[in-house]
Amino acid sequence: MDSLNLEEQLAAIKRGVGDVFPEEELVEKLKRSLAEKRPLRVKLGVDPTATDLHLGHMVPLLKLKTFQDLGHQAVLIIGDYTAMLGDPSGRNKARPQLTHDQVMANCRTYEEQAFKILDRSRTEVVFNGSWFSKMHFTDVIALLSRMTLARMLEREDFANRYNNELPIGLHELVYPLMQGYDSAMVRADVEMGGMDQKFNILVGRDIQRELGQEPQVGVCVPILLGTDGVEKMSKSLGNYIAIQDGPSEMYGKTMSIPDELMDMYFELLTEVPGRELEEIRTGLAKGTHHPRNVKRRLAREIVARFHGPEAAKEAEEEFDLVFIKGELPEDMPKLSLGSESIWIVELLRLAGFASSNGEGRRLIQGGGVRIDGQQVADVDLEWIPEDGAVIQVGKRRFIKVALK
RNA sequence: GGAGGGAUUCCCGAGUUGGCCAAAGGGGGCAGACUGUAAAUCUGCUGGCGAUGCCUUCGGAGGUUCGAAUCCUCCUCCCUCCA
Repeated sequence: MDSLNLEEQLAAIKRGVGDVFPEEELVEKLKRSLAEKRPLRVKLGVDPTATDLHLGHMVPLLKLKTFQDLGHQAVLIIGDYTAMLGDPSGRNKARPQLTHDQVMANCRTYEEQAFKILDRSRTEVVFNGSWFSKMHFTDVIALLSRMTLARMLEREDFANRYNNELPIGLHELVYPLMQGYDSAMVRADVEMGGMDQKFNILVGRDIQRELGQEPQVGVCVPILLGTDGVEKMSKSLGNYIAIQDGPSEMYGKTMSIPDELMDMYFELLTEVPGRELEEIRTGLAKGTHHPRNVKRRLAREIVARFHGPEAAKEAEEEFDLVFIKGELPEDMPKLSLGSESIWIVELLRLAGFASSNGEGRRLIQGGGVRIDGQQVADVDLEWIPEDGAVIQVGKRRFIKVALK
């Protein structure tokens, strides 16, 4: 794996990358690394602010994995202290502050999901609390004195907030310094991050320089857009594909992304070689590739990455069955009922398809409810449960009735 | 510390001469048609309740009134300007 030459390494690193700065320094570092047979220390800092990760979180991790596969040393920094502040990058308001306990509680699931991608045995994991918790206020002042307000206000997010008269918490100004300090503490050669991390990574270079270290090189990956194709992928917007989604769910969500997003997803989330991607692009442009089939390939690649090839194949078969052939899925959740009649709206609630009677009513009135393929028109329907009957809501929600 | 502005339903945002307000409009979401579970487009729905009515909602607590998102008092939070 470490036998790759400079050009091959560079190509692998730059695939799907948004920005490398400065690139000449990366080349220098790689050359030296090859000559001295000394792996580069590649840092990625993550703040365990959430418990369930999605594909957007995976993009930098996948790039870190690339470095790892090239024989470099992955350094994963768990930002137990930085998470308490919340990274202001790209934000139009301050993040909620978490307590250290909350952060530590998130850590376990975070790592678990991150190591679906990274090779745990070859990853150095460090908590930044291991140095921040020991700092004195005098140390903090020394750190703060390395930054000026003017520089902070060069940042678009802060500048916007400032100009729009939105609040900027002082603690938020500290964040980039902490992240930069992390780089110095682990003597990073390279720091990975999303495009929104550019400023923070540059601060890291400054701090390293001031502490007499060679500055790190920044490698920024693009921000993954969510399934709506407009906003960045995020849990709060609901446009995400979770790492913990099952194969069918993950496959289906991928199929539902806008076509324009396919290229980005292929590049950032799969290992399909660049040459092949080029062929897919021209095929789509010329109309020789059907977009749907290209997307199926994409969905397969993604599911295979997190659940294995076998699961990907099964997910595809089920998808084809349900949505292309219009048949019922093989595995449906079961709902056990007694044999006495039940009000249809009540049934929808029991099945979890509606959270209130009102919502159930609306689904029926909107024509979205079917029993064994028959549209339900009557809101007051009293239905006598039949064993094996299939209740369907919309195109993708099914449940099978089982009599007690 | 002083002066002023504001808090509305998932979000943004109307509504403040008290009733016609479960509250305009937009966004988002859900469902239907069309399709490739894509996009675009069109249509309907979008507080709760087995429900021609009842209940809860317009930052919080009280009050005025037959009746308050709208008026009064106090409180909380946020923003701006001056220091």
